Amino acid sequence: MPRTFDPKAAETRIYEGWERSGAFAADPDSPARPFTIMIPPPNVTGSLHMGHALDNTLQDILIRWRRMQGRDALWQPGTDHAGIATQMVVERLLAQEGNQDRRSMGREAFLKRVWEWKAQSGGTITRQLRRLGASLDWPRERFTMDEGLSAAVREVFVTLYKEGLIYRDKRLVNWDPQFQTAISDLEVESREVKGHLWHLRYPIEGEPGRFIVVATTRPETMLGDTAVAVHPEDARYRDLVGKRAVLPLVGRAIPIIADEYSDPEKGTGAVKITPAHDFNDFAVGKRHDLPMPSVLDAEARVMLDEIAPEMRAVEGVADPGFLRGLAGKERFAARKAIVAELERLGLVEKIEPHTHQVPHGDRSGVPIEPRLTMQWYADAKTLAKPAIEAVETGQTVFVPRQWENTFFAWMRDIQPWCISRQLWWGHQIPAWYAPDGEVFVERTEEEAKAAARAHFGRDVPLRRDEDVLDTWFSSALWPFSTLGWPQRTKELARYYPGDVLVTGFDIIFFWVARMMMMGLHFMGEVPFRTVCIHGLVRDERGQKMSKSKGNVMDPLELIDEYGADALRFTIAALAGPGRDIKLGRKRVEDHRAFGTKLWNAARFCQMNGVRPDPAYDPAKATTPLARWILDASNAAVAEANAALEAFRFDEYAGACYRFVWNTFCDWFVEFSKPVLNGPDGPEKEEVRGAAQHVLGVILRMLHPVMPFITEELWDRLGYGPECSLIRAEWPRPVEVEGAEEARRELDWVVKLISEVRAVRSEMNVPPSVTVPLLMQGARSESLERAQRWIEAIRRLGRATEVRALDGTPPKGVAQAVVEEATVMLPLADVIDLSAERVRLAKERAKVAAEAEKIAAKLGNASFVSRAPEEVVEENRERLAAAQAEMARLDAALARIAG
RNA sequence: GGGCGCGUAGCUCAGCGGGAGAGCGCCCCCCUGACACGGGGGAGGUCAGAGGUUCAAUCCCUCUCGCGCCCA
Repeated sequence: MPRTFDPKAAETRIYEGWERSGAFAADPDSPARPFTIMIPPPNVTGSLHMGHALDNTLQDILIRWRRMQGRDALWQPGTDHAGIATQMVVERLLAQEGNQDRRSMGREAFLKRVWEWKAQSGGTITRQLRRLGASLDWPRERFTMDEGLSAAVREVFVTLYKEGLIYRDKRLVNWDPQFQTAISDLEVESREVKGHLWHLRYPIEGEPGRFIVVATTRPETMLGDTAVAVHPEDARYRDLVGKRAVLPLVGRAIPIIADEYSDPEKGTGAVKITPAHDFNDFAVGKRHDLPMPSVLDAEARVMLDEIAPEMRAVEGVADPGFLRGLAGKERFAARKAIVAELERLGLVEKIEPHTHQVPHGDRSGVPIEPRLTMQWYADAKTLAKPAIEAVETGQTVFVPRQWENTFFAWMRDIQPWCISRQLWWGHQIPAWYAPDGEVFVERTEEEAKAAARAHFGRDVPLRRDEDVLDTWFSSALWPFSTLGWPQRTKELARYYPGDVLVTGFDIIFFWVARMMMMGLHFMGEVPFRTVCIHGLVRDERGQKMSKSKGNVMDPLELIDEYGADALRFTIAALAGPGRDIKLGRKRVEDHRAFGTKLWNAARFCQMNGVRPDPAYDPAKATTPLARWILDASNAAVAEANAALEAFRFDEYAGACYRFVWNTFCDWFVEFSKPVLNGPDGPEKEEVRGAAQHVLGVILRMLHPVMPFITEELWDRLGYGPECSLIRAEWPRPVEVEGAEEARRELDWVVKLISEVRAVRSEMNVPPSVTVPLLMQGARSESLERAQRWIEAIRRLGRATEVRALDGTPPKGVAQAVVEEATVMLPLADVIDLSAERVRLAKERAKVAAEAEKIAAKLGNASFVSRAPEEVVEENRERLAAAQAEMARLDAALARIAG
């Protein structure tokens, strides 16, 4: 075996071996209990980033662990069609190729082109997930635009429509002028923008020279103003309420109304109302029954159609000629022109710098334009109720628990969900319109025709709604649409509801909440029992990774450099509950060392004739060393199980790390050396037996987090056929006789060696100097132990022998206290006695401080009377031990007193 | 403004009512026949601050300060 594991040489071969053998496959016919995880489907346009690496590493750990425990594990793979993102990618491609754009090529040709793109480039992320080692059941891969999933979408849409839970409505939507589509509230992010507050004078009708001054951040929308609002209590404007103002530039008279929306503290206290271009104004408009003309088109350019009839010339206030010149002007250019014209007319009172929050499209990055359009909505309020209840009653539990608050906060205040998008790539809405506007929502065009015939008594030409559905609409069905719903497949019966959903907190609203709503509505049951929420991956300084900051780390590059196992182990080790992960290259490099450590421990075993032996029976172990390591491996597996059950990936990684490195390598391997190098016989056989057994446990225990290196070792060492570890049985505790006694013995040996090492090191004794260990005051049990472990003590403690000291100690000894005994190292020639005195005095001071603390506690009457008896007793014992140690240290000091 | 979370060794973090922990970094020693991606040893902390509850508080409660995130 080489000195280090070579991930490059092994990973692809092993992954392909697993995949080829069907090791990832769920088996719906198996008698085993299922365990289901639905992958959060990545965008088909996506490529693997650190967030994916985190999310999928955690899922893979869980799925591999449960699979080894014998569960029928399904990890459902797939991608979503990412409406806007994909359409954007393909449009950009068309532009690069110098092809005609989407509109001129037409819907059908464009969609054909998208599918071609998908066939060519859509598989990127699924290939990359393989590099990570993700054991997804690939033959079951689904895509939200697949025929089956599309049928599910149609079924859901039609059903909800007929139940009155989907409807059309004309209201303000978040309109993305770049993509020219509506988007949902969640796809809007507010960004701080430095702008201005313009104070504009609106002349009062019939009172020349009198104005009401409104303050606005968006002067260009004034063309659509239909009122000026003031607060009902605002004395400054009381006499103006009920009068009318002349809308500058347009010339239309608009009412001055009283509405509490107007904040007397803000701006001038008077606010212009543009119902078709602002959400708050829209509400005011509704309350006061105001007209709602739109003055910007789909591209956010000035549009005069809806105000044209009311444009009139007013001397010094409005000039229709100017307005006509604005038509078609982009919104920000229009703003400039309008402000300039108002200034020319002397209608700008002042301009203040003003910083405010402006909604932006999260994908396009341009300011959102609220726009009054007819869209499809889902009645989220109604759908949310059962979902809220399911979490309240614990049918679905969030880990960590506090995320439930986030979920509740959103769900209890949920708004109608705008589900239509003015895109081509996506599920086209199954709604057909008759010439008179009557709508027929059906699963197919034939059914729509039939419905229309039934309605009109004759055939009428139908036009299908051109819009598609929000991508999240189909993602919301993922937990059951991927299993074949609406067909009653055996997969559906078996794998729904899923066990765990693993995802980031940023996706609770977008996806978790919507899956809950749809799952409960259509399946009558929650889609998953546990939602495991993890944090974000940040750079090593805690900054969010972003292209513009240039601090993104590419998981594939890290895998190339350090191996997938190193990356995975790092992620797991750092994945504290719900906490963000600060990741740097160094972290990955450090954890690679752990893999190398394991590799070399295995190499040591192999070099020393340790071979897998299925016939080995741990219950028959007789030597303390074998019993001790078997017992410790039981404990390690128990820790791993407890950690994984609690989704504590960090603790799982920690348990593995400590057992492999600090127990198996640091001590077991070292203790085994004298035996393995010694004569053949039952003792050697037993050590070999225990070693092969425990190494087998280690490989299995570590496999979920480090699948490649463990599989490689499993195969090389002959624990099973190639690529069989993935399906090996998860370790179960073994019966170990005399474990308690073995633990006491080994703990003692470890302590003795550690003390001796510490003394030598602190006294700067060179390793070449070996001395006898003289035990003073040792019980015979200790002396016997020392003899049993003499080889290890010689080796690890640089000792020549261990013997009892009767009579007076030699001059010039270094001393250490190990329980009841004082260990003396005759080092007169080597050590500086005054340094040794300082060392011992320091040691004594430490123990004395400890003793003092405990004594104070025990001296407190109320402690003794009120604390639980076992706590008091424990403290008494600790005090006694500390005092005894102090006495021995005092004696040691006295012995070498100047 | 409302809500959530976080301030523990130089750094990253665990612990969350009864003895302050890990990894990395740092200092010293060592290429000892698994491993220098290694081995051995060591230094380093009024557990953000102030009150309170308790026999006992890093841990529970209140407030203050600092940092982050989400929602408006």
